[in-house]
Amino acid sequence: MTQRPITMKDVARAAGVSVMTVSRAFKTDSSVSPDTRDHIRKVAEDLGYVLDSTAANLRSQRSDFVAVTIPSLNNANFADTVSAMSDVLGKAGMQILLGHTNYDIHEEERLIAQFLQRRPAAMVVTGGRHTDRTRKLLSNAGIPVVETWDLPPDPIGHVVGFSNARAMDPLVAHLQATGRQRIAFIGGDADGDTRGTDRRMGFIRAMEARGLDPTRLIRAGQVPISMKEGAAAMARLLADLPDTDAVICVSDLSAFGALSECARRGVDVPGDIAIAGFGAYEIAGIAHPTITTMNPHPRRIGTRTADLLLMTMNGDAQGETLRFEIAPEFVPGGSTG
Amino acid sequence: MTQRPITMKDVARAAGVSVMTVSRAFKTDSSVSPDTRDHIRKVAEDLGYVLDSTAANLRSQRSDFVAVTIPSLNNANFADTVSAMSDVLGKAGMQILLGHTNYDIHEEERLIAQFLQRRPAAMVVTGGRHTDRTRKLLSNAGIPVVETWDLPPDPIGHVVGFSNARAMDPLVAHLQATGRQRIAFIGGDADGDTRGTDRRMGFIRAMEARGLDPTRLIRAGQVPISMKEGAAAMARLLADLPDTDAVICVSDLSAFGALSECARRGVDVPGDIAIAGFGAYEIAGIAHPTITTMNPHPRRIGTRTADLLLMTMNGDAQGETLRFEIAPEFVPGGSTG
DNA sequence: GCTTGACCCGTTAACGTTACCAGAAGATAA
DNA sequence: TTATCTTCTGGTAACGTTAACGGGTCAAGC
Repeated sequence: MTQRPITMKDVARAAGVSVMTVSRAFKTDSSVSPDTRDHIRKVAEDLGYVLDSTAANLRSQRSDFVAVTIPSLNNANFADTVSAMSDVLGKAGMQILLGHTNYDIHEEERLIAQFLQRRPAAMVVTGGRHTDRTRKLLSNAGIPVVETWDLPPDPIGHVVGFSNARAMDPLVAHLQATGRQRIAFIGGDADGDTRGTDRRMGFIRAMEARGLDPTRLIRAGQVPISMKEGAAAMARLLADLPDTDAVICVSDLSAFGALSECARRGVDVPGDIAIAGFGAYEIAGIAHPTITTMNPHPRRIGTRTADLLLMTMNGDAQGETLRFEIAPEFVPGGSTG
Repeated sequence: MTQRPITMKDVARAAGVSVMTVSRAFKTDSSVSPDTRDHIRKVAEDLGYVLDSTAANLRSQRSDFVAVTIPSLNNANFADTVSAMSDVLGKAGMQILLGHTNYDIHEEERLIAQFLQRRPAAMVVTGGRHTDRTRKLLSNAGIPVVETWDLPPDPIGHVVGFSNARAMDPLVAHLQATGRQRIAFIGGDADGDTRGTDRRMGFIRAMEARGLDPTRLIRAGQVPISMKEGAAAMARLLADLPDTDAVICVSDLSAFGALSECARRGVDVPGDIAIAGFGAYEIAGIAHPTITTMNPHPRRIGTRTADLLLMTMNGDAQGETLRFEIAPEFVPGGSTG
C-alpha cells in the first residue's frame, strides 16, 4: 500500500495554517507563537510527518553535512577521532558523512568527488597526501577543508595533526637511553599508508641522527599490517638478524603480534629484545608486559577539528587557514624495560 | 572570493546545449550522442562543475542513501559488517549514512529520526530492541528496513542475524564436554547492550538445561566492557569464587583481559581455569593461548544485508519480509584446552 | 515519393522546502 | 486620538535538478 508521502502542505491544511508557518514551527529560532507551534507539532506527529531535509538544504543552499574520509573503519584510532568529531558536531546539529578509502588515494579521490555532490558544509580528510585532482576538487569546493593525522608541508586548508616522522624520535631516544643499539623497524610493504611510511622515514632519520644503523627494516605485508603479520615479521627478524636488541613497530597491533611471537618462542621481552609500538591502543596497556608506545590522542584530534569547523562556519577566522599540532605523548611500558 | 556556484545552466551555456542534455550527459543510461556527452563532460570538468545530488534527489524523489546505525564505531565486529555492506552497496552506486547509538535505544531513536529526514532508500539497524517511537517511525517510513545482529521475535521488516542466546550453547557444551562443571559468566552491568544481555540469558538457560549451576554471574561494568574491565572482573571472580573452573566472557576483548589477569597472577589457562569469549576478534587468534570463541561472521551479515536490499530495491521480493539466519561458528582455541 | 521508426535533443513543469517581502493585529507611546 | 513598534502569519518565488512529453532529423523500407 504505497501512499503519497506527507508534506508540509498536508500538515498546513490539517493544522489550518500556511506552509510557511509549518516551516517555522520546525525551526527553533523563528518566530511562531508557542500555541501555534505546539499545535502544528502535534498535528504533524499525528500525521506521521517527517521533514524533508533534502528540500530544505536545496532551498536554503546550506547543509548540515560534514564529510569525513578515513583510511579504514576497522581501526580504533580513526574510529576515536570520528567519534569525537561526531560528538561535538552532533551537538551543533550537524551530521557526519563517513567514508573509508582503504589506504588508497585514488579511492579517496572517488569518494571525495562523490561526497562533494552532497554539498557538505565542510570536508575532513585523513592524511596530507592526495591525488592532484583531489587537491583541485577540495580547493575549488569553496568550503572549509581540514587535513588530519599529519602535518603536510603544502596543506590544502586547515590542519589538525602531528608529524608522524618526528613521533619516532622519543621512541628511538628512549631505546638508546636504555642501552639498545641494534634497533629494527617493522612496517608495511606498500606506500599506501603514508603515515606508516612517514614513521619509517622518521625512524631512519632518528637513527642516523644518533649514529645508529638504520638498515634493520622489516616489511611485514600489505598495509594496514595486522597482529598476525606483526608476529610473522618478528619471526623473520629473529631469524635474519638475531642480534637485534630492540624493535619499533608501526602500530601497537603489530607490536602485540611481535610480542606474542616472542612469548611463543620463549624470547624474553624486554630482556632479550625490547618492543615499542604506536597508537596507544587498548592492547598496549593490557598486554603482558605492557607495550611502550606513543599516544597520538585521536579523540583530541577529532574534537579540535570539530571545534575549528564550528568556528569557521560561524564566520570567525574567515579566510585564515589554521594549523593545530597535537603532539603525540610518550607512554612508557614494560616492553622496553 | 566567494563566487556564485556553477550549475548545469552554466555548463549548458558553455557547451551550447540545453540543461536537459547536460543532465543526460551525467547519467549513464540515458540517450545522448557520444560526441555530445564527451564534449559536455569536458566543458564541465574545465568549469569545475560538480553535480548537485541534493537537487537531483529532490526532483527524482529517490535517493542513493542507505542509513545504518550501529552501537559503536569503535568495534571491529560492527565495523566489519558496515565495511562489507559498504563494499556491496558502493558498487551499486549507493552511499552509507552511518551513525552510532552508544548502546542507547533513545539515542538510536534520535538518530533514526534524523536519518529519515534524508529520505534514505533503506534503513539498517543493529539489534532487535527499539523504542516504540522508533518502531513506528521505521514502519511508517515506507522503505525497506533490516534488523541485524539479532533474531527479534517481532521484527519490523527484514532480519539478517542470529540468536545471541543460542550462541552460548556450543560454548557451554564444549566446556562441559572437556570436564568443566563450575562455569561462570562475565558480562556488562547495564541492559543497554541487548546482545550481551541475550548472551547472559542464553548462558543461564544452557547451564540449566545441563543441570549445572547458572549463578556464577560477574558484572564487569558499563557496556561495552573493555579488556581492562574483563581483567578486573576476572580478579573478582578468582577472589570470590576460587573453585570456578571455566568462564565465558561476553566478548573476546573481555576474555583477553581475563586471560591477561590470569597470566599476571600465575593462574594457568586452561589448566586451572578455561576461558572462552565471543566475536572471533583478531586478538582471539593471536593471544597466547588462543581464545576459544564464536565467530558471528560480521562481514557475511553485511554482505547478506546489502544483497537483500539491492534485491528488494530492484522490485524483486516486494512486500515480503525476509529473514536470514547467519549461524555463528564455534572456534576452538587453546584457552579451553 | 511517402511512411515509419530510431535516435537525439529541447521545453515545461515539478520535487518540498525556505528566503524575502508584506500585511494584519495588538501593544505602546505621544 | 494617532503614530510607531512588535509579534505573528501569509503569499510568492526560487533553490538545481529530472520526469514527461514533444519535435526534428535521418535512414530504411515500400
